[in-house]
Amino acid sequence: MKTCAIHWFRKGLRLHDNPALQAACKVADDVKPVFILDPWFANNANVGVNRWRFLLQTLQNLDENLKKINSRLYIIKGKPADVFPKLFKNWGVSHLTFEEDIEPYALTRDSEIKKLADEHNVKVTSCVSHTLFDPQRIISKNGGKAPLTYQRLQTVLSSLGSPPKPVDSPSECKTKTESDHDKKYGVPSLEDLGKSEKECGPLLFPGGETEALRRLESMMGKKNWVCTFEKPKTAPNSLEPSTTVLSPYLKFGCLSPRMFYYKLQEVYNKAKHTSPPVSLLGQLLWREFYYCVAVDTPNFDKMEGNPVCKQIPWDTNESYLKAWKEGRTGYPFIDAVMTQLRQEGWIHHLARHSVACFLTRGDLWINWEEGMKVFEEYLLDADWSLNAGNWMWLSASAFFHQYFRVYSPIEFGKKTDKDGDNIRKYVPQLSKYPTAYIYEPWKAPLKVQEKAGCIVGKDYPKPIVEHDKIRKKNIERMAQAYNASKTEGGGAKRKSDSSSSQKKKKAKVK
DNA sequence: GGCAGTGTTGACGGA
DNA sequence: GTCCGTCAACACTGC
Repeated sequence: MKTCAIHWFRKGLRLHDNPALQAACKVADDVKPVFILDPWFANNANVGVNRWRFLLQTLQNLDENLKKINSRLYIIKGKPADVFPKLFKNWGVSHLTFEEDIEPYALTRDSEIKKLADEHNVKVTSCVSHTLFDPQRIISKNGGKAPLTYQRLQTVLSSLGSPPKPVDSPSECKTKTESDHDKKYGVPSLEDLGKSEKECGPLLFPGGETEALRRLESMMGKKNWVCTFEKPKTAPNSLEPSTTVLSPYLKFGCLSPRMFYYKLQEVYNKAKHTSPPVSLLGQLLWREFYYCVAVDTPNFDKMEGNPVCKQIPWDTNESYLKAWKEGRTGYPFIDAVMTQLRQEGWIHHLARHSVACFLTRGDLWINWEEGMKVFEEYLLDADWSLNAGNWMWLSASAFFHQYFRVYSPIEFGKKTDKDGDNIRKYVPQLSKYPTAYIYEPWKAPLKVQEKAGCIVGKDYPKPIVEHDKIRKKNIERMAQAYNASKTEGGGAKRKSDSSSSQKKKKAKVK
């Protein structure tokens, strides 16, 4: 009897290390690789045009790679809950496979689909392949709760041994296609989704598994660079990226984290190398860290009702938020980073630190959730767990608590870009400014401003806040918020850690 | 159980 | 130019 299996692509947009796809290929003699595209999503999701382009390129590449193993990708328009019952019936489906996804909306969606599959006598197989380990396994090994520090995660991981080895790409994936496949199931263009190529920035990081593997090989080829890599020492504002830029590929699953892990081990095995948390492996473990906390924490992407998140009385200030988002704060370093983000969809990790600190506890005192939403829209690598987790880190709302360490929007960038070349590129109004004033154009004498062809207050904004003053004020506000969370018992605080810390702080309050 | 030490990536002012 | 103390946190580990 012939069997038909659907492999449902969501993330995990690759053939290599895709255990769920492999399972489908093994069990069925007609495998339908499906990606469901909800047209509603194109207009309503918080996804910028650069990330749409990345996704469509990735799907195009996936289809091409599937062709090489006698298969095709089926793009189906609709909502999963509407689409699947029809597919189950029309194709006579007996098996459904997919990669597990821990994001809350995905968990809800998947449990609904599992129920539908059950009703249609379709057997469901799901596999963990988006992270090195199954986050639930780490959590149970840690006594049923997620590790809340990196160190703790490392301790738990050391008891788990190496992550599973990546599985091979299927050598064949038999799919019975129809002659009008392209018309019915082809990958849409940006224009089909109501977007335009013209809105996109320069194509610096094309989507797709093929490009992901090429990029991985090229990075791993720089053996000395890999072995000496220390994240804090890489430059946030170099004109060429100082890190791997593999994050967009990991986000969509064009690249398997386990593939990355084992390629890294091959390089490490032959030489002395740096270690987590600063090494390249360390970066992969940070990803694992945030996935674990995210899956174990209710309301992880919100301040309220989030047990790991400090409750801080942020201000609402639409005009500050808009100025930050659009790169009009009057601080050239901040504005350059935000412009690069909007135009290109990728900025260095430390650049993210700088602008996140500026928006929240450093200068503008705006809730980290607002910044998270802006990153979610523009970043090619926008990843729910990592995005929320890093915003809490930077705003000293969770994981990191030394709120008196405030990034300077003037001094920080100078360390790695003395001449302000990055500013000259992304804030071209300032390109003719003398180096002495490039980070603080408002300090330039009027004559210098005129000569550079850019008057501050007219052609480029004055600083929206005075950093030196606001920084001190905000540190005080943070101290107050921290104090309040102690005396109130932290509101949504975890039960387990309230007893010991409670006593100490009572003594300290007065 | 209590206490001391420690942790991915700051800035500033004075010696 | 470099080094060092200040600003004054929390969660977890190890003794």
